[in-house]
Amino acid sequence: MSLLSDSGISPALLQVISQTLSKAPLNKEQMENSNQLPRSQKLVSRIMKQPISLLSQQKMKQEHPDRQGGHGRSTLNNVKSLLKMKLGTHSSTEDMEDLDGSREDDREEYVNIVTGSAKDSADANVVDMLTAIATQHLKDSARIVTSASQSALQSVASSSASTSCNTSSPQVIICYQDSSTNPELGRKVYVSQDASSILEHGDGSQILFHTALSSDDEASGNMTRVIRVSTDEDEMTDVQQVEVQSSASDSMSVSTGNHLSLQDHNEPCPICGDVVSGYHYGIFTCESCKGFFKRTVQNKKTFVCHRCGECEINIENRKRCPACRFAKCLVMGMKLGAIRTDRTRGGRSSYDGCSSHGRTKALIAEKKRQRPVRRTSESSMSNMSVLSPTSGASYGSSQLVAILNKGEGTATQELGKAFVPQVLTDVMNLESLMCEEDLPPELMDEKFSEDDPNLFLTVLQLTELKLYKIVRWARNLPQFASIATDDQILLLQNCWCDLLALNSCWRSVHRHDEIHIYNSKVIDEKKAKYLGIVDLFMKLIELVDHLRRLVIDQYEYVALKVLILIGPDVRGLREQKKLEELQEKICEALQIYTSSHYVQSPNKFGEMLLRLSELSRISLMLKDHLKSWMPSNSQTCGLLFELLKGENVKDLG
DNA sequence: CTAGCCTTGAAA
DNA sequence: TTTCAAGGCTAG
Repeated sequence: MSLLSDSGISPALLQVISQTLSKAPLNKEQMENSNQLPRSQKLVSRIMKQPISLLSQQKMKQEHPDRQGGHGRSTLNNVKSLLKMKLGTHSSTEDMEDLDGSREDDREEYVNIVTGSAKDSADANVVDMLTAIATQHLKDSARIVTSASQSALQSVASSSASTSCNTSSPQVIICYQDSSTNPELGRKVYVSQDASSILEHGDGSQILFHTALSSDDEASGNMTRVIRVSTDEDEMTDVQQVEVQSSASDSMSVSTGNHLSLQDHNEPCPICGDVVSGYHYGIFTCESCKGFFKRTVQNKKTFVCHRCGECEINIENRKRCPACRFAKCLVMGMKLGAIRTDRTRGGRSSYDGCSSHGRTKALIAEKKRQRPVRRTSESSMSNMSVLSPTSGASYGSSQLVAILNKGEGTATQELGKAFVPQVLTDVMNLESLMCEEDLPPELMDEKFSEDDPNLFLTVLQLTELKLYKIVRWARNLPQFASIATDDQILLLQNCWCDLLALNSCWRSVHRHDEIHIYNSKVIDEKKAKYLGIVDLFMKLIELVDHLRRLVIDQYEYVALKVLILIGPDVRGLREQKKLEELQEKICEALQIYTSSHYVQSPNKFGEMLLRLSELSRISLMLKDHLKSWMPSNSQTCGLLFELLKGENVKDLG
């Protein structure tokens, strides 16, 4: 954390963040070109390569062909505000204007995503999720209103009416593929926007999730979620009326059972009704829909329906509206993840649910479940064209959430289920090395006393003790142990203070205005004053607040620790490349984990990493304070002394 | 851009 | 060796 970019975040970490988020590695030529740019611009241009910005750029061009640049204008000097926007942290109007002065003119292009008041945790989860998704993926064009009152909703509704008078208010379709089952596939996000009146139909946005949660989840291979947002507050709160339906796989299990051969599969293509040619991208489809899906995904196409997304798709008119055809492909269960990013040919698909093996597994799982389809009111199904022709099921239009393809349980139970990558499990297993139950007897007496003249010394001793544990923890980390000893020393010298600070903050999350030092020993503002570290104390409290708000859990915490430890920015490292790869790996695991909590959503990942920049500043302050205390007792605090002096730490065990 | 046919190659 | 689900090619 010693080498910080203008934004306060280490350049390598910034790169990893943007790479992990966009998952569009630069090719050789791009690399060479980008090496000629100054570092900060390189980062900006790379961050700007994210699919969403490209999409909004394209949209801008379409709608304002005379306007140059738009979001692509990357002569930004404020990397941080850009990153904030990209990562979905709170974007203020100033941030927006930093990026694009013409923002004001574009206001009428905003998409209104109106989420309702959250009366209980189930509502809150869905509202959080919608907000997070929308913030993450539609921030360029979305205005998110989380409203608790009918009047606020009304005002949004009326403003949307005034801003979109001749075109109807927008419908949003987000197709979102998570990379958790197959990290190599990376992450793809497809967004298309379409006009459909919130006010006229009572339904606003339709957010379509296509995702795989976890590899050990039987049904994970085939999850499509349709989330509908209504402006009607009464309907908004009706979250418990979750409609759970299956799509293609469900209807298939009924009609074909376990006989999976093509001959036995006489059903027409679920998308257009043509003759099925085989199992493509997760479901049985015809050759044309297979090709259409492939082209659409590979070429990253976005379509707009000019008929409010209500087009019926059949063999005759399937060419007419690609937007609705693609939406139907997804709703019927075609998997974005089955499209190979590397375009390799041949072989069986490794994507779970696409191989015949996976199919059988999925069908057996589906059969086992034998769950009834819960239906809600069928009174209004007019504006949902993507119905399953085989299941005969319908989506009630007045519900907040309709979830497809999943088994028992409420939406939020499923949404809260996280997938823990193995890397994180391994790191978590080392946490026992950080236990604080082993205080030496002389330090055992419960709390710091108010006016202990030895407070400095005690804090120093405890800090040193904790440092030994941090070093031991690091040495036992497989990722850390695999690098050269010289590098290990350099890394530890670079980040020991950050790790100390993060540890204290993390352990203070459940405290109020107290900073954890060791075991039951904490520092409050009064003691901080006594120690002369009020500024540091306040900064720590601030960071604790952020951690608390983000609801950082233990897996996220350990991942952050490892990211801090193996930062490749330190000067003089031998195996910098290797460290970059390691950091990327952890970043990816962390993102998979955070985004597998739908509720927390991907923007949590971004903000967590942003907080590391705060941490690095706190760490510098902490280092200074420790330094000023050291001379009083440098004998006792050997390891601390060595680290502060920057000498090679011999004892790494 | 569509859709039918062809080629490929890992898994069964 | 066979199968089959990927990607590729190309006439329309």
